[in-house]
Amino acid sequence: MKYWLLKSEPDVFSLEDLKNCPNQTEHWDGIRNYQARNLMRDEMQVGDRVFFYHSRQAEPAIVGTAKVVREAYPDHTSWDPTSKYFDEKSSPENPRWLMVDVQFESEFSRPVTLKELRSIAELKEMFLLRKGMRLSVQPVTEEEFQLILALAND
DNA sequence: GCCAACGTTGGC
DNA sequence: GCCAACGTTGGC
Repeated sequence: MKYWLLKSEPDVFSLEDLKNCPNQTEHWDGIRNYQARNLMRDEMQVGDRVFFYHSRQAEPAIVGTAKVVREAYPDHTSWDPTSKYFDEKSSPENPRWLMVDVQFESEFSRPVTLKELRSIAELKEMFLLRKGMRLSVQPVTEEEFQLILALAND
């Protein structure tokens, strides 16, 4: 099993929104970065666990967990001209972008903020904390995942 | 809202 | 195939 961190702007799509989806499941559309796409395509598997991260808010934070419930498949918003994620080079015959389905798993009793993560020596190497790291789909090690889960459940 | 850091595009 | 210009991300 692998572990991941998915970023989302809560104004656009929050953990609460995921929780309120039918079956508490939604497709993770709109990924338009090759590295992120390749991680979804090549590495993500059903059953993998995911941190749900809220970016671009006053206190960016991990707010809960989800799990992967469907492996990568074509992102239909990429050939929808009305979508803000439209890409004219993508089509149903030749899809350029992919998405996975994720299902709500848990909401932390408190958000674990970026600031707090930075203060923890064991997380120094965490992808999220590296300078200039903007990937919206990131691998997380099992150690990091368990450590942060424990923090959240204090 | 600013802007540094990064990824992509396209002219050459 | 280089790299300047441009667009986007995301912390602050």
